[in-house]
Amino acid sequence: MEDRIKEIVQKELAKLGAPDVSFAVEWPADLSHGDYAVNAAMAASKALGKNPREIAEALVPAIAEGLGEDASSVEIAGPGFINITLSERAVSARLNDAREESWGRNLDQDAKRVMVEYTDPNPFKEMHIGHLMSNVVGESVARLNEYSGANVMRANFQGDVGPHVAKALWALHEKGITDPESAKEIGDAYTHGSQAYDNSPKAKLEIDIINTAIYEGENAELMELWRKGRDVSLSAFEDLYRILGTKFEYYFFESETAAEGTRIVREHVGTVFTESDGAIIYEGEKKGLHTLVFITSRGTPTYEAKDIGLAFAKEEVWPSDVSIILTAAEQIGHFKVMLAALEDIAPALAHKTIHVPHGFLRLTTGKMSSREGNVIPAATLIHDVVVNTLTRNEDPLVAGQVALGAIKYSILKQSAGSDIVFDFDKSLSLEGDSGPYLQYALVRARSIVEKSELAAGATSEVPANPYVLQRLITRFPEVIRKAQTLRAPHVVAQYLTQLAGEWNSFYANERIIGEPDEAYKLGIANAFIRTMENGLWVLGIPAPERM
RNA sequence: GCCCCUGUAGUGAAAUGGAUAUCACAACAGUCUUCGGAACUGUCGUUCCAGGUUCGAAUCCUGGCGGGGGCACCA
Repeated sequence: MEDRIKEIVQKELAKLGAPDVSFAVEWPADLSHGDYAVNAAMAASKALGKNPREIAEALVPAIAEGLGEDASSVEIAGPGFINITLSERAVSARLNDAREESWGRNLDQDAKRVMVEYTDPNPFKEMHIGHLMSNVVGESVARLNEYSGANVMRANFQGDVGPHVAKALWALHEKGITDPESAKEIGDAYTHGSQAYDNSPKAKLEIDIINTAIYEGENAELMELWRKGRDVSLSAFEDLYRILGTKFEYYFFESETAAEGTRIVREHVGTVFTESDGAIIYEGEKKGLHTLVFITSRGTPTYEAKDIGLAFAKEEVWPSDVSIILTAAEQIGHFKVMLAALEDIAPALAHKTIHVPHGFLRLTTGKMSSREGNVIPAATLIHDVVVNTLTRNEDPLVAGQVALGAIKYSILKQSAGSDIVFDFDKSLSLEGDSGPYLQYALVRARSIVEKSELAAGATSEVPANPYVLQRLITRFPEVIRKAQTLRAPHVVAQYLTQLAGEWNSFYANERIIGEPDEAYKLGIANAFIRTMENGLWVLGIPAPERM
């Protein structure tokens, strides 16, 4: 439809003597302005030396004629917009597609191989709500890619070696714990070790030694504790992934990429990297960036070297066309330098890697830091919200779905780049602009459809003009496309909220069952259900049967 | 000091350079002979400051003020 309008206007502008003017066919924010708006008259005003409304008047008849019965009105508005409203016939025709399960999907990235890395929690620390943010955004970005036909693999990169591990192990050893039992016990040990590292020179020395020893892996007793602690952490993570609805195909560990990363970096000393004070560094200044250490003077690889190793490891297990990495925005600088270095080593690898930063969840009480021990563990948050939703749902399964919907929506409703200030009491509303609002609208619509006793294939009265709800539903495929290209799940979340609101109004104002137009309205309800189901799937929000 | 991000009703957010800047929460006032009230309808209230570009600026440019992040051996 957009292309059709564009073609007609283009042709008409050429006749008027302005063939090169670029203009847009856009959606008016307000549906009362119509389904499409064309700004060609304003855009051509200068070239033609006429005022916009005059040009618009010349364009309107051609558009009206070209669209024929598909348009119910073509009008000039405001400074010179041409507003086009579709007819019932055109809207219903487009809504037919919503009967298909594939409604909203496209093939923009057909068969492309896309690896998405996200969540990235670190064993020996508890998974906190920051990782939750990465997981929720990452899962949705993965699904958006799947919705455009891509072949998607989910990857998770976890830091099972490094100073944080040494700190945790040091503290466990200090407390005489040889068989850690829970992720919390280990997380607490990390916090304790971390504080000791900052406050006690003796502890610092011991932890540094442990850190190096872990990389070497020759101290049997130490490695035994390392293995046990790692297993406990990882299995706690798996419990959370199950709850969150994420399934990773590939797990990468720093203990695996460290050696390869170190080897690659050392191989390129003198060409890409340089030595300085015993450390191996990349001088980012040559590309307008800053210098970072890749291998420390003690010989241990930093995060940057491990990430170089990771890029190669990914390529080895599953060569991709695009490699997306989601992390908190604070890592933007590190990725720039790491990718600059990688570009010097393996340009193709660097060029297909896209770093997608997301903001972090901040507490009203200040920045969260597991070093300080003032974090909210992901498990605690989920638990607390479930307790809250249980007051309204007897069925624990439903309570879980609603709780997850509330949490995920609160993260996905805003653009992923900026921080979310997390107020424990306010952020997880179950009403209004919230996950449960979407779920509830869906549940009610399903309930109506179930209740209807109309025979399949029944027909009924057709209104002269389509409902706003129908017109909104037809936008779904374009909304998905926009979200895909921007890698922005919030576009979908915002749309679904508008859609649910429109459904709720429809539901409140229009009786459905037993009316002469029952079949027609049930068609709308079904289109709404399909759209909401598919939209929620893209967000990774569960769709309860009842609530 | 240098680099990056950011500033929108009381609060949290949205807005490919477009129309009267949306949405939710809060506050206030309403709706029900309920196809499920986690709902619906209405009222109130917003673009940090100063210039500039443009037919048109929350959006782009310059300067200022405020907030956040990063800047060699953490991840």
